[in-house]
Amino acid sequence: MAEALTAEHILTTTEDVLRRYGPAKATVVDVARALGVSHGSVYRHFPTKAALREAVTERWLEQAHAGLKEIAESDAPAPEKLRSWLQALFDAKRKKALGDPELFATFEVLAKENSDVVAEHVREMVEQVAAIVGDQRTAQAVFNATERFHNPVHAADWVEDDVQDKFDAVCDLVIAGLEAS
Amino acid sequence: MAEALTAEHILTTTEDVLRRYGPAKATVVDVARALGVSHGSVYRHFPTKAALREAVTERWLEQAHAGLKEIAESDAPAPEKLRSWLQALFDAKRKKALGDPELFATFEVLAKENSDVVAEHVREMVEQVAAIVGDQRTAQAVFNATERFHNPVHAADWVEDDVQDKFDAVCDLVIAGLEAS
DNA sequence: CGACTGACAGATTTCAATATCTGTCAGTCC
DNA sequence: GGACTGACAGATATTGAAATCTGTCAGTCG
Repeated sequence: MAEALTAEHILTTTEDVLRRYGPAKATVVDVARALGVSHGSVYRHFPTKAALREAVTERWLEQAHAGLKEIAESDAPAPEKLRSWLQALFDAKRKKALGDPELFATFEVLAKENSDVVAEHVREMVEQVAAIVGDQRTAQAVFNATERFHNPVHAADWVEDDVQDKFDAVCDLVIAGLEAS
Repeated sequence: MAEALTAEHILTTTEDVLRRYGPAKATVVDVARALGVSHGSVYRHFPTKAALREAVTERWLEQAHAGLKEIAESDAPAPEKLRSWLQALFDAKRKKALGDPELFATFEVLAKENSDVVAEHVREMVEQVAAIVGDQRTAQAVFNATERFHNPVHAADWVEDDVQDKFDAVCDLVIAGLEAS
């Protein structure tokens, strides 16, 4: 570790440690050890363990949903655009949940710990839907109606072999509802 | 306890014990003690502790959703009927969750333990929706779209003072979608 | 001076012993 | 005979002492 110790560097290492030890056992001392510094140094960059984990949560959410904004801002017709935005969100979540279940479980714990960070992120997601459907209340309704396909608490259901069809059915219903109004 | 020991009697007492001690600490010995019999007697009626708790779960689900069937079988027009069925389901759940949060938490634990019982119950609920909307796939979609307002994992959100409005928004969207098809 | 260390107090977690519980069954009692 | 008991083996939970962790800060080092 000849490099200067940066917040960025600590975050990356914390992710590694979380991946390796899991959310229950990963300690600040572990992170410091992995960085080759004393744990006091970590506390110069993050005031508490909770703040460190919160920062990790923010980063994860950010990169997990990269690419959605582009879809929301593309100029396809609203119904198709909404469908592909929702599908992209579902695909991203599902891929994470099924690809590395242990890491996903770790993320779930962090997400529960930092529900305010998650809430803010959800707010941004709904904002993107509002940009597609044009109306805040409807956007919230669309987001809520598809909760089963993006909220991690339902991840266990995403292995069913007919999830995609269930997703399509809800999408069909929601989009039909939008076009009716 | 001059009365004969019946399965029914054991179930009622088990509910009491669960209410008093919570799901983690309630034991078969506690139930037997409350009944004034030895725990061996309880095992004459239920093969395992798990079976006993499963039976309690079934009873709870049953009585929690009493009255829904009547709405599903009434002869109001489909859209209103669907709305009042969904509203009745939401009201029942919300009342339980807010009225006695501790008991509801106990129920949540039992529900997780006995997910197959819950799954069967959900199947019946979807059946009732299908009787209203006429089609299985759509019924499933309606049920999934309103998940946020009946699945206990979302109970924490039911205290928000705008839940009812969020519920109405989803209902509006879903019902508009139904009428469009 | 400012990045970093390491020893420290109090809080939290781990671990192993002890106690309790689950499920069985031979035996009691009406 | 059939409902019930209570002692038992193995599994699970509780407890309290010891180990580790969190967060602080006076002090080192370049």
